[in-house]
Amino acid sequence: MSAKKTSSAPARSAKKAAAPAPAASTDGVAPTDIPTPEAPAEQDALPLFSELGLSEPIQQAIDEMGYRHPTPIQAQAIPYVLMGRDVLGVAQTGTGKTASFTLPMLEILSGSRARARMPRSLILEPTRELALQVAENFVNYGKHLKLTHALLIGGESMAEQKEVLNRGVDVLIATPGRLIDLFERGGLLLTQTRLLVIDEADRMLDMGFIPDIEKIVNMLSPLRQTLFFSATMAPEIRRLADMFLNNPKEITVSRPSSVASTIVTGLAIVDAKEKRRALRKLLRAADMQNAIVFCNRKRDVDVLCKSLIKHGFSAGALHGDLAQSLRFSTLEAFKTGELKILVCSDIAARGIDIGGLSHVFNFDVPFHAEDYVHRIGRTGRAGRTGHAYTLATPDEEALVQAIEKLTGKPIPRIEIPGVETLEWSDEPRGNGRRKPARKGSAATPAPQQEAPAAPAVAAEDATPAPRKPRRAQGGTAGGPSAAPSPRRDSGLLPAAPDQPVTGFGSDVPAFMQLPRREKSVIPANE
DNA sequence: AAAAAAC
Repeated sequence: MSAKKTSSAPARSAKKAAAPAPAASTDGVAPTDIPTPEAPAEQDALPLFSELGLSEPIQQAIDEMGYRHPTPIQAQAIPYVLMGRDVLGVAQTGTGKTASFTLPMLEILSGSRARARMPRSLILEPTRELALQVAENFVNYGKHLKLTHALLIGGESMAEQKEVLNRGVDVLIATPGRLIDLFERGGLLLTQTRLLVIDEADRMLDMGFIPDIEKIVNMLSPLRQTLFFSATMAPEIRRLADMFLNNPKEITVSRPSSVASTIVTGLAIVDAKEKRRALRKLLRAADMQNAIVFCNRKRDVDVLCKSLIKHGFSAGALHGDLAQSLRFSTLEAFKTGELKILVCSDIAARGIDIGGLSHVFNFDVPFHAEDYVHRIGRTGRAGRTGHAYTLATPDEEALVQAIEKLTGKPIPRIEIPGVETLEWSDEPRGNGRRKPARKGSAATPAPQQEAPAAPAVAAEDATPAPRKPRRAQGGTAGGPSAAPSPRRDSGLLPAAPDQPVTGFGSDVPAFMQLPRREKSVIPANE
């Protein structure tokens, strides 16, 4: 293609030897957007990156990262982007979406240089973490090019960002709030921005960003190329696409609200007060590399994270109330494996791409069924088996039903050894009583999927804990009732030595025997 | 109901 220096061997600055080793996701840096470097047998049939029309420096970076075959969205989108067409991509993260725009953007931009305060391209992301992830993508694939990029996000010094902009950037990666702020202060000109990416449009919509996006789009020249990505194509999204795009090439690579078949799921109904203990059992039982634990509330993220740390787990918290520097450093520590468990709000439910994530736990049933799909979609990537287990309380039947309706399949019920399994309460909500709990919940006795009832141990009929009257918690035990203040950590169950998880001794579920690196995730504490 | 995003 165009004339670029075929950098002989520029700083392989990456911390890891940039060897051709295909170690895709152990890398942690999450360019895992591009799955499966080497497909064993049938790879002849697959397209190659080298056929996509990317020039040498970019191809070299791809090679060095060990990727040979583009994913479907990459194979389909890249040629059109290079042609200058608008693209409407319906794809979720994990399908290789990010690289499907970063790679051709690098190609297009590599022809010329940036001018002061006039970014040549703009990428809009709904969260700061996603913005960072895209920036990493540019670092990885652009390492043999001399292009510059800047991250324009809230929570960090504006002075610094301004300075970078003043020097001129090729790629500006931004969250809407800060971008508009800076624009209104006159620190930014978008008149020369001819390439616009609107990523995660459905999420932008959910988050109420659309007016901001419209405002931003109006700052740009109509003579621009626009790439628009969304995980779903609801009518509202379609309307937006019609508004922003010009004769787009439409590419769809995944159906919305589908649960990847590589994810083994399970759900346990337990008392609210037992959740932390139940989670610990699951964390210890599972032979996992790393896990994300989702909570519905920021406050609960903090409480749970502290609790886990207190119990000897390697855990960190992530939600929007934490300082930006902490957010990034926690995420980085998790990606590098320094932290094994990331406890977070829905900030990380979508888009965040962490290579080789083995487990997702829903400490709370998400309020919206689609969020369930997004959350558990963090695992089971790139053809690898992932595990997603959910803890529900007896009054959450409706939420679970909504999920099962959306995904079209029931979540197999599991039991957790040593933790009492309850049933759905008849009462709509929070109203005391429940059906007399029976063991071996009739709810969904026979897992209809291939043995997903992994951590369940049917034999565990000896569930010790005598049934306590649920909801008796009102006064004591730090009941969730009042307590708006961060609940004291001592609300934890006394560190009564959890009984060793039984049931894995003689009957180890098949998925746990899959080859994984043998480091044990969790300090076998206590 | 909750979460995210600007100062």
